[in-house]
Amino acid sequence: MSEKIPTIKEIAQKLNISISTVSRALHDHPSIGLRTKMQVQKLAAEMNYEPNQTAIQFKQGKTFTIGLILPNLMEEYFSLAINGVEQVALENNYNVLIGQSHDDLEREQKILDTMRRHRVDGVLVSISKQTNSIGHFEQLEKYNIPVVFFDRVPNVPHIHSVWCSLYDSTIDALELLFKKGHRRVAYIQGPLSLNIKNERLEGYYEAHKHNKIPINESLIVTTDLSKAVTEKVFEKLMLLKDKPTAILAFNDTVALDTIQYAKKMKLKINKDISVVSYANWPITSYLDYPPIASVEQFPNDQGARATELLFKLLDSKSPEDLVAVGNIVLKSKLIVH
Amino acid sequence: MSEKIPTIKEIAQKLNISISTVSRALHDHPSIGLRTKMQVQKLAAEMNYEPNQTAIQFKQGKTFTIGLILPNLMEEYFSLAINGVEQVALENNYNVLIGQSHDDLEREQKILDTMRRHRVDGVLVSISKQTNSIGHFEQLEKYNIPVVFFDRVPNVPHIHSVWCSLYDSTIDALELLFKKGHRRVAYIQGPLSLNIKNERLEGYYEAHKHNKIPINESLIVTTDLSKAVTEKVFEKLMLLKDKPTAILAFNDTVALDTIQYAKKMKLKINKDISVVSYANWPITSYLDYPPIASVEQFPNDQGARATELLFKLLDSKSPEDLVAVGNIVLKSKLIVH
DNA sequence: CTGTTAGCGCATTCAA
DNA sequence: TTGAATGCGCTAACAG
Repeated sequence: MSEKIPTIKEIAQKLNISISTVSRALHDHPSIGLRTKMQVQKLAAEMNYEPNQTAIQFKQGKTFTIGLILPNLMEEYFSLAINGVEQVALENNYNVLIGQSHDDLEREQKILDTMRRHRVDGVLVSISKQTNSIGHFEQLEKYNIPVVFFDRVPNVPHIHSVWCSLYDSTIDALELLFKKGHRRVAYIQGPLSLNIKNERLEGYYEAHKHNKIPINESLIVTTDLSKAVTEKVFEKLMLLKDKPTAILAFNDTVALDTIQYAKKMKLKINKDISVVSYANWPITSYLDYPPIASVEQFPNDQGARATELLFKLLDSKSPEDLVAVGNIVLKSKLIVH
Repeated sequence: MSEKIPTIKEIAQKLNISISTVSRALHDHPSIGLRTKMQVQKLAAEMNYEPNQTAIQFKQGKTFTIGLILPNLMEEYFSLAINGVEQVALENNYNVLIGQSHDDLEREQKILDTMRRHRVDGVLVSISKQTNSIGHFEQLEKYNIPVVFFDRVPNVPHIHSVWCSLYDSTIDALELLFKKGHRRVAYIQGPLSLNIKNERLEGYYEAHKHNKIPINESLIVTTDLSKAVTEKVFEKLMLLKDKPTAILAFNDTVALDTIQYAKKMKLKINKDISVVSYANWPITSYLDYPPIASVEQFPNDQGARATELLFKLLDSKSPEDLVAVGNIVLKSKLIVH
């Protein structure tokens, strides 16, 4: 049933030539006679010859595979990012090994181990919520495996990264709310990982300052992104004497949980409370009351750019020019629904 | 900066023993003296020795990698399936290579080619909408690469498959609607791929028959799952003289598009029109008017079972016992919201 | 233009 | 209990 897989050796034997000639002919090496080349290529096609990748990987010390580590695939956001990565990888004839950290540091490390053992040529990663040190990634560089961080980027020097700036869009979002008359805008922020730049908060402050609206620190609360905690902090917000009329939500997960809970509390969305958010998930278009605006972070682009950067790193032999291409910052955009 | 990666050869040299002894010691081979074994393992640990997977892959003719081909990752349904696959793969120390067909046959074939060249040990696949022949998969078996179909399974003999039966749940869904008084239930079916069993339709017929409710063929319409077509066929349904009071939607995508459009047409959901569906996406819990019920197909389980089946195939040397384990059918469950 | 040879890291067979 | 030798399939340096 299962046929024997042909090798260049057999091609060589059938043609009574040497295996190196076959190898070169198949690679269109200039120093091979046209006649021989044709012969070899014809026979190879007939025999359904296909080079044994594992042999090539072994010989070249390259696997033509990149590892992609994401917090999870359930969030539409990361699924979109994968598309960008896959696209660029495919163009370069690379495969993509995917692993989900599920926002668990230990798991992130384990995935990284598997990938290292698999000798992936490079790694793309959007770090987990728990990741508070990047030692495990730095170790990879020792093995000559470059790492590019994207989207969720640790806030440390000397790394390669691609991320999307949120500062301007955050200001846009708040301006939008202020223009609609809101004066008390709460910010439900995500987990305070020391490793990620906090542009949302910076934008939040700046917008208030610029519009001369005083900051009320009790309007800034924190969730771990779980539904339960989001509901709890939202409830606390609404019990304030000066309760907010609008919410800036860390992302669409938080926004959806907030809106759902607000409805349960019989609040009128867009009347008692308005919500703006980050991520701009396509799925929110199906909601009756989606966030009135959401910051688009172009995950597809981020994935693609990050992958391109990784390939640049793989191509360049000299470590010097690597520093130059290090960091790419994309612009986000406020989408009003 | 980048350290040299140690090999068994170097361990052997430092210890003045042969590489085969080292190899055996690292594998806990019984014929190695305890003393030697300890020495070797100690030094290996100190040197941070790690076997070169690419060499092992080459030597063993195995890559310890399985390929997973899905229509797309955007559907929560498939993301969930991945979790099951990843879980089982990790337990077996296998890696997962993921590819999205984007419901495009050509792309499905291309991905398969890449995976074959990469010499994956086995393939898991949920076929694309367009896939009307499985020649490209059968070809894989020639290379001794087993294929397990799951969820979207072609309706042909002699394959290995894991899928979720929808017949009973479809009947449950219709019984639910009938019990609520509906007598004209439309069925918006998906693309009529000849390759997938049509249990939804069979259940639709049977439920009507059992309840002695006549079938009106004009209530059975077809969408290609695109929003535009779904809207078109729904509109046509609602223009019927005997228009339906309920919809059985092919899946949650169709259900959401239908509900959204119905609202645009000023129809009252759950009054003018009720919807039941398949897939039971978690995200629908955020909707104000989700389908009143949805058939849960346990994608996570399906992925896990399919992967287990694949490993069984990989383990078994004799082709005979492969036939026995061939097909697994799971039960679906109607979840009422 | 083509052939010979070595070697990538490892598991394994054969010999001691 | 250990060592020597072989080969997996391919590329590339070297030799003609």
